[in-house]
Amino acid sequence: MGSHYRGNKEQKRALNAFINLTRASESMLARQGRRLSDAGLTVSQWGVLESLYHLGPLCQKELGTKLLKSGGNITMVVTNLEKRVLVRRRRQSGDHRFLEIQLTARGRKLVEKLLPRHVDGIVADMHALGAGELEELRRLCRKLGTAEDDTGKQKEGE
Amino acid sequence: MGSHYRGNKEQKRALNAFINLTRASESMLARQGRRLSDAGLTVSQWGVLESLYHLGPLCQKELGTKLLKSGGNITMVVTNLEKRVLVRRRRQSGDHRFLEIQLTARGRKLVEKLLPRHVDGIVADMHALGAGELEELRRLCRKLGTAEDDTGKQKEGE
DNA sequence: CCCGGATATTTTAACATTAAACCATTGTGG
DNA sequence: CCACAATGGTTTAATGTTAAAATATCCGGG
Repeated sequence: MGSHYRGNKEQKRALNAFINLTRASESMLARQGRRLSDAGLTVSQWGVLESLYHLGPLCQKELGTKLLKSGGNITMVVTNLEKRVLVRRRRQSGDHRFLEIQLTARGRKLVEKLLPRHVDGIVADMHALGAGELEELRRLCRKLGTAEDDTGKQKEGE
Repeated sequence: MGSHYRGNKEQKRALNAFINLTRASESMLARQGRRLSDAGLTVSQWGVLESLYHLGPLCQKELGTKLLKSGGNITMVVTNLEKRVLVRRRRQSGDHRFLEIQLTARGRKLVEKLLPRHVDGIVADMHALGAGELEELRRLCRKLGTAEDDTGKQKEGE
């Protein structure tokens, strides 16, 4: 009857690490969202604004790559930002397929206002870990992320 | 003095750790989603099914607490599972406010079919890390997760 | 020049997600 | 008993999210 799947030790280690990784990340993300909602922004919207602020104008394809989101999703988020006049879409003069997304003055102003408190919030959230632990966490997560990353699905059978 | 967020070493450490934590987690989640989609399930649906399988029938409130999701969300996910006859809603005889959500025979069968490959997938994804690294990752993530709210909801395996 | 393939964006359908308003039931204090 | 808060669930409005189909543009032969 309830013969549950019983793993060996290696499996348990992987599962426990996975569960705690997921929970930590979701917990962080939720806190970030709570802070941003005070400014009427979503996490996705902030991601776009911050990318444009740090990297300059980008096309939607580039934003999608940067934020690991689908094209259709970027269309949606940018549209919502455009409604609030925080970004602007401009057809590129050269290749007419691209749209250049750029911050408006208002968008730039908002980023500059929010960025310090955004950073402070993250620092506070990570405060439970010391300097060495932060670097170790980063190292481990990088190893995971770069293992065979990509949204592209290549060979599964290895 | 104003924007000191730019050059501070401690801030950079926290931000980098945060970014890599987020990316690793999202990358894992995406892979999990890709595997589940072969079975026509979403990650959320799988979360509900797995909880019910391991813990027995639960009310929606409990599912929400377990999965860190809002009540309205659970209503939606359970409704979609109910459409496919993988779970069943039953009014509790005692307190008529509660709905008891339970796996159907079909739901149980599906979980038992998918669980081994689900576990194997996660083990494979975490394979870039060795045993000691997995335990270190878990320790660091736990420290983060239990930093503040969260109301200690950890379960541990087995 | 015309065709077909590649690339960027949009649209659509389906599901996820939350907060807030709302409904139903239960339990309590007066 | 009755008003009313507390609790569980649903609904609604808004946003995200993806995959897949549809559009639009560019580019490289023939």
